[in-house]
Amino acid sequence: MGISKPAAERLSQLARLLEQRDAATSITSSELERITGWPSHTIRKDISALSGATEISTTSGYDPKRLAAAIREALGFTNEPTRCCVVGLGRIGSSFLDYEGFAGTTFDLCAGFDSNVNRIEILKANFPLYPAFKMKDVIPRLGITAAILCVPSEQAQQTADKLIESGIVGLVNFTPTILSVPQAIEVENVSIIDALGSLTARLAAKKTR
Amino acid sequence: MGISKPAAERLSQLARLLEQRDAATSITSSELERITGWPSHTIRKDISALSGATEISTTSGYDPKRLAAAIREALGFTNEPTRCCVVGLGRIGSSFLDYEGFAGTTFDLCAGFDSNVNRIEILKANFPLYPAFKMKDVIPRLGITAAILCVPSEQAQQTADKLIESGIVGLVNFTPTILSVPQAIEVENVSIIDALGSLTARLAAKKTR
DNA sequence: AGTTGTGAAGGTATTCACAGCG
DNA sequence: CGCTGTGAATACCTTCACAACT
Repeated sequence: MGISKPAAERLSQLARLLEQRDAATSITSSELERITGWPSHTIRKDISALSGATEISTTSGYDPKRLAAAIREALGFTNEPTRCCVVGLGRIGSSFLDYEGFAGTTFDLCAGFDSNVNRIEILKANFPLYPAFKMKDVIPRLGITAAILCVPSEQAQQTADKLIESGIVGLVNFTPTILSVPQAIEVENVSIIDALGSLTARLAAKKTR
Repeated sequence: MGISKPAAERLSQLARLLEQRDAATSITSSELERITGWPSHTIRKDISALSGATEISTTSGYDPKRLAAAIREALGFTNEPTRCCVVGLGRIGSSFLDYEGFAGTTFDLCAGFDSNVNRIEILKANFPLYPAFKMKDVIPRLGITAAILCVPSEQAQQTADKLIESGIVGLVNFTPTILSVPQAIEVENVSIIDALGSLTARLAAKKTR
């Protein structure tokens, strides 16, 4: 039995939360409810779906470390790391160059691209930066399968097309452009406007309740 | 009857997409299916839930402009604009200072905060930037209700607490920290790791299908 | 023809309620 | 007892199939 999409999202956040905690003291589902706002039975149900894990719960709650590990495994985070690149090194794109959040994940940010050669020379990173025209070379050679798209809105679609030609199968889209891609490709849109939108929608819904 | 959360997310993206199109030529639900990947009947069902709008469809599809307007209205985007601030003006935070994407939305980014006074003086924006200790003053005075949180991870929770004390009811959280907030407050997490996570989860699910 | 719009059916996710365990 | 774990019930969302309209 698989894990449902909403459950996977909750579990992923849960794992992050657990790793931020003191590993020694166990935590109950009701405490997690207080912290996350999700009902405790939903949390327990989500966790019960990971049923391969041993020793994650005691009589007084869950062991944060073991639970986090079990979640990571169930979500496939222990497999071969996914190699990623960031495309477009403007303000948003370049902010990933020194982002520490990738540590301990199975995502390996290992290349950056920008059409402006100047930028590439100025910026520093722990991995190589390339001019945009080298995408078709570099992406297959490094086995990169996912891209973080941070180019200006006008170039979003054409850049996505090139990335897909180069072998990218997953796109995290930071531009406001809605991308049109083949069936086999997956896109995850990250938009501040959408985030604010669903935020205010939920706040509005809360009022009428 | 209200609009479901998943439907609201689709509609919000749909509105963005429609506004990027030629306003003169109408578009059918099947074309939208090709572009977005969502089944045409889901799109039609979503649209039918907005049933207050007039003249949004003809015999050969929808009028992009009218449909976008109807969606915006149904999602509550025509009401009083929501005033927002950005907190933490590092790489990510400062990238919002000149972000054009707010134009035409009901979100009004009207203040920035940072604990580093130097940064405030160096950075330029179309709205005022304040030192962090002025939050309690400025936020109520400008009627700001939502905040975009871009501070370093270690300061996320304490900054969120201060924002809530100052009257913020909605938080878009760009830090990897899971925030603990009162019932009345809404948080929307925006995390590159979560985005990559659900992306790869979907790609993995696709393979086994 | 080709399109939207929608009641009804089907499938998923959440909630409940309680069994089972330490 | 308080906690987790889970079958059963409920609520929700999506899909289907077809009516209605141009």
